[in-house]
Amino acid sequence: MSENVGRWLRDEIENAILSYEFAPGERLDETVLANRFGVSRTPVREALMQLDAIGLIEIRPRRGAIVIDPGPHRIYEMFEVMAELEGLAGSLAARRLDKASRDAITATHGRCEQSAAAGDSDAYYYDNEEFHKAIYAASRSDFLQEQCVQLHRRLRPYRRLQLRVRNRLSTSFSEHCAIVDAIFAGDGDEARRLLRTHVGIQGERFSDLVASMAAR
Amino acid sequence: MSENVGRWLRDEIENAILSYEFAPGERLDETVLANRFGVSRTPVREALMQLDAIGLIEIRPRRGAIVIDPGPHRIYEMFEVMAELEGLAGSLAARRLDKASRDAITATHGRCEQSAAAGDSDAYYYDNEEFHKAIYAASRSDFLQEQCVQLHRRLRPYRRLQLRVRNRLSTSFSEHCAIVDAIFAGDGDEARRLLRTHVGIQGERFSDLVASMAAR
DNA sequence: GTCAACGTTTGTGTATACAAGAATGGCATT
DNA sequence: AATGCCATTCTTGTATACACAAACGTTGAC
Repeated sequence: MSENVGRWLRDEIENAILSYEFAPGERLDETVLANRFGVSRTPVREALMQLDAIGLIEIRPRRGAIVIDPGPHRIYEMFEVMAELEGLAGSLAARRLDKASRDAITATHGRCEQSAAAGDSDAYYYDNEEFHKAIYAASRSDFLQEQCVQLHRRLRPYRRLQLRVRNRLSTSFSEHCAIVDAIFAGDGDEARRLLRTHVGIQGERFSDLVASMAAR
Repeated sequence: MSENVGRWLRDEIENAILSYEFAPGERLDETVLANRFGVSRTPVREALMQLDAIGLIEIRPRRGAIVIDPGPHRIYEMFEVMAELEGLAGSLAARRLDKASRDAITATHGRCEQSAAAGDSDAYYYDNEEFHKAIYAASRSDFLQEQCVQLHRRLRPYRRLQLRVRNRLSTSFSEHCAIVDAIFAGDGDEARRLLRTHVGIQGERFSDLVASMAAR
């Protein structure tokens, strides 16, 4: 319970939303949440305010908070921006690579290889996230890194669905290999291009994604 | 006073921070703010929470809120990301341009021309912002547009300083012309490249910017 | 004289109470 | 029977009060 109740609640509710425990469109009642978590309404409101600022929920004056339903089109737009930011991170990483970052990328890349070989989709999902985060960090741009992590977090549930698609695991890993090669070779433009398409594939295969979502 | 006091306060304090009324590093006392705006502490706290989520201030548990000092390096990083996002917006605008967006770009571009010709730096500053926003809107990506507007807002004070630099006005406008040409020609790659450098110039001329900031 | 410890003060964190607005349901009227 | 208006109730928005933690100052001891 991270220091103060408000932030803890924010994370708690955020996770609940991202894991669809609170469905899009659902109304979040402050009193109900307060009872559920055993706190008063004040920290609940603070948490909701922050989630509103992040864009996960919408607070309509005097009418309560509802979980935002991004909708397929908006999700596509978010992937589009994510691809661009990751591309930038890759290009910077290639130019600025130092030993620590290189080691971090190698390590996470290795873990991805193992998960992919084992066909363990859940493990790969986690390792993949670490791999991408290693690239963000390697960009040596704190601000870019923060933006990437935040957007990555919001897109997390959709990425997860995406990985369930057949053959995506091995395809994803081979794309990782090419990305690592480009970054280690110091080829910023190539790293940018590869990462953009790697992330963008989520968009190209968008019909699969929509189908997976509808299936739930 | 937009509907509820919390949001009004958020905007109010945000403006105060962006206009340096509250200096970076300054501690924001909840009680003082509450008295100043004639409200209780509760909405003040809500406003501070939101500003923390946006990244303008930092709330350290039990130690209050301080205005974040981005520092030259971080500002540079923000311009770097801004350049990337604007580039994407330009490239999408070129591909997806419709009549309404085209008209909006033409209109704002025209106003920039007048301000630049008149040498009116303050007017150009405003018209320039509208011009860029017209491009964001033309991208037809709501999410990208929101991200751009938000980041633009945070960089606003630095852009303003930038425009004071000699000759920047006419240089900026001629770059605008090339950008408009590329977008209207449907050349997404060229629009992206031009916008990236247009915004990035703020970074290249970074020493000027730092000097201007130090001068305050 | 200096350092440490304890107490006071100031300010954040949480809870609760109160007020105002919106939604819903019932009753009356057409 | 249907529609419109009014009242009640529920929920949000704001204020205030209380509790706890941290920082600073003062005092005492070494």
